[in-house]
Parts: sequence; structure tokens; C-alpha cells
Amino acid sequence: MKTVAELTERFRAQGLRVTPQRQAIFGLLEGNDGHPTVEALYEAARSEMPAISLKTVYHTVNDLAAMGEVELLDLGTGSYRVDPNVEHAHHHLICIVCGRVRDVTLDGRPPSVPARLRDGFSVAAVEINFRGVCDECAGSEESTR
Amino acid sequence: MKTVAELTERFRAQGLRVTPQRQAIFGLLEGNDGHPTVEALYEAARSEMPAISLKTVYHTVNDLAAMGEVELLDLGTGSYRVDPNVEHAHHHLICIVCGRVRDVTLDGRPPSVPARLRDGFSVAAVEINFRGVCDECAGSEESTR
DNA sequence: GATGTTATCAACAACGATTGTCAGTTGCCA
DNA sequence: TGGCAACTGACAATCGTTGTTGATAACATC
Repeated sequence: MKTVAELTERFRAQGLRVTPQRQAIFGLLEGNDGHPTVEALYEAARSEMPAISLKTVYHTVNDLAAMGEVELLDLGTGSYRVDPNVEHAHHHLICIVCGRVRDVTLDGRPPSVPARLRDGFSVAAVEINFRGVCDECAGSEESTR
Repeated sequence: MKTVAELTERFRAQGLRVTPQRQAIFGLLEGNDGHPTVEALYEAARSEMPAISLKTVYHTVNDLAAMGEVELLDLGTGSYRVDPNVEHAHHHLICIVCGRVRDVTLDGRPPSVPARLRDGFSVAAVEINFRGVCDECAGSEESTR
């Protein structure tokens, strides 16, 4: 994820304007290693800018995604999550209880499709999702049993 | 995927009723190696039972999923796809153009999360999605260029 | 600085996929 | 065969997301 200043530069270079709302969103994403939902980003943005609309947040993250500065993940948790980590190839640990997402980088090389099964299909990306229960949810499940 | 007769048996054993609508859906899924959307299943069911409702199809596939007889896949293509292949571990090739889904079984063992990154997270399932363009879509893109 | 063009903002409503409600019907077990 | 619980299907609600719109504000040029 680039800095707020770099993103401002890139937006201008693309002919997009840089508004206070957008800069607030840039700031929230910079160095954010969580994977906030758009809704969560919206809530965070509202705390420093109460008038911002959900639509603006969607618009901005879509622009960022179109420029390749973030990735929008649809991990089956019901809503998009914004992943600012696009520089390093990585995969995801997804908690099936709370929906939290964590990055993992794998040792070794990624799996590939056996040639005999490829059958004309050209693979552009390999996405690996580890689904399970995070430590926090495991703890609280334990205590409610 | 079990046969229609076996599914009928299992539904009864669970205290669920077996209606003509449900049997029609069982029949459509048996030996189906595509990954139909719920909507597609609905269309197919309607051709042999015009009065069936979309709600009934959703209800039935949800029951099947709860019993572990099918899996409902959310692969980011906008809607659920029904995967009747639950007996053999497999992964998916997903065409980013047409949304079609194909099964793949990998040689070698599945990747795992390095212990140093696991950090209390217990992995229950590994899901690998290969995204790319299928042969048919590659062909038609070629021709429209 | 001032100005005009044009993208952006935010309220509203639409959208598709999925699920809840509810009255009437029907399968299943005794 | 009877009775109950589960199912069906029409309708509408819900969720996350996106299109539309008049008003506003940022940018480049002067």
C-alpha cells in the first residue's frame, strides 16, 4: 500500500480529484493490515468526518481497486473486504465464526493444475483460502459451552 | 452425490418430507458434474414442473447442504453454485469471463500454513481456486478482437 | 487570485440474490 | 383414515452494492 501522498499523486495523474473524504480513506488504509469491510471503513471514516456517505467509500475503494492499489476480496463472508497488501503474493486465513481475515505467505511454491486436467483453461491466479477458527473465537466458544 | 432413492431415505430419516418437488431436484443433481447456480437448477426444475417456486429450490438445496450431501459454493460469481461432489476432495477452476466452474484434483499434498504463522488459528478446510479463462471464452474473445 | 469546466458528493431509490412471512396444502406416521 | 407438522408458493423484506440526480467543490487556465 502506498502512502497518502503517493496515492494523492496517482489519483491526480489519472485525472481523478483528491478530496478530503478520499484522503481520509487513504489514511485509514495506509499501514492497515486488517482486512476491513467497506462498512467498517465507512464507520471509521465517519468518526473523523461525520458527513461522509457510504457511497463515497465504495466509490473510492473501487477506484483504488481499478488502479491496482488495493484488492477487493469476496471471501464468502457476505461483503467485500479491502486488502491493501498488493505488493506481496499472499493467501488468507478466514475465521468462519467472526469473519476476520489474516494474511499468510506460503513456504514452497504454489500448487498448479495438472496438465492433463487443464484442458485449454489458462490459469491467471491461484487463490488459497484456509478456513477455520481463530484463537479468539476458539476461546469464547470454549467458555460458552 | 447419493442416488434419488438414498436421498429420499435420508430425508425421511431426518424427519423431513419428500415431495415431488424435492425428488425432481434430487434427480437434477444426481450425476450432475456441472456446478449449476440455484437459478439454473430452478429453470431446469421448471421445465418438468412449471409450478415450482424458486423458494422451494433454495430451501431444498439448503437442506441438502445442511446434511452434507452437497456443498454451496460462493466463488465470487454473484450467486451460489451447487456442488454435488462431496465424496472426493477437490478444488475449482473458475472462468472469470463466463463464471463456469470445473473440478480439479491436485497431485501432491495440499499446502499448509507454516506453524510460525498459525498463531492459534485451527484450519478446518483448505480451498484452492484457480481463476482464469476457459477454452471456450478464450476462443470467443479471440474472435471478437 | 478569479473563473469555468467537470468530477465528486450525498440523498434517494433501484438492483439482484437470498430469505422471512403466512395461509393453504400435503406427506407421513400412528 | 386422521391429524399434525412440514412443505409449498405468492408476496414482500432484507442485505450489500450501484445507478441517478442536483448541488458542490477541486483543478487548470487565465
